[in-house]
Amino acid sequence: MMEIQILDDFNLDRIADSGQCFRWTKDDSGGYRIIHKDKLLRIRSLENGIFALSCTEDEYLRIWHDYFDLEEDYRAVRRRVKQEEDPFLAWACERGKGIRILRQDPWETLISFIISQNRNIPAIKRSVELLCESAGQRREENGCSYFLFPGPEKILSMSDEALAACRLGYRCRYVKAAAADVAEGRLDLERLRYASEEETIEALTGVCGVGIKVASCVSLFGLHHVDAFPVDVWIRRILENEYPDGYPKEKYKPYNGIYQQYMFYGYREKYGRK
DNA sequence: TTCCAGGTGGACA
DNA sequence: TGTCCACATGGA
Repeated sequence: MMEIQILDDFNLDRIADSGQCFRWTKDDSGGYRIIHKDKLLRIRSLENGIFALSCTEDEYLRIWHDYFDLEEDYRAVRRRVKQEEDPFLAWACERGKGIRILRQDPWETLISFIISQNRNIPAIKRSVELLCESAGQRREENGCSYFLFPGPEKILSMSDEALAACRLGYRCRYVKAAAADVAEGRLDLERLRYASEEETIEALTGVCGVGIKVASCVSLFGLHHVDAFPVDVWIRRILENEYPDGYPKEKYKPYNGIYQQYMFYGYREKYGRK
């Protein structure tokens, strides 16, 4: 166990509820259990921006500091939005204050967002967890077991029945297609970290079952291209209702993805799920 | 029970 | 190029 103080925006509940991560589980203490690559972290908010983490300082510095994107100044990103110029976005920033764009594993993000299409968030979490339990490596920690996210070869080796049992529905063949493209080298996710947005979207939409929306989510949440701007049903509503004359994307470069996340969270909080 | 969900591929005009 | 529809499942 260690404690750290985080002075910038950082709200666990809001990140967990922001629709970018599907393997955060709330525990009895009000904290979260997070699985990222081959690590499990328990994290809990104390007071005055202090957080308790179940890892060593070394692991925190090597893994979690980066995962939580703690080098980025999210307050400064929020402050670029002026209430008088864009009252809706200013409202959304305030509402979603504390959200950060996690630096998640691109492969896991790709499969998770393929699974996400045309489903609500609880159903996505359920399928992702079933997939991990079915095909992921089992780990033990303090008598508590958890499963890693399965790699492309492992998913490729799963039977159709086993995949279907993860309740993927018609997305089974998309998940297999993505696994094949990565395993056989047609899609190099690591290379895309440094690719242009145009090239990234083109490469990702080359996978059967990946359209512009899923590709944008992978770009934003898996490759950390923070200007990527996924448009789902919620963002479409926002653009129609709040920006009938057009959304000023140019103005908000290079942080469109972060603002998109504030808007998604705020609108969904206000008009969606109870 | 009904509607809808962090959509996409494919058919058709 | 644009529009329409099926798709599989479960949460609310």
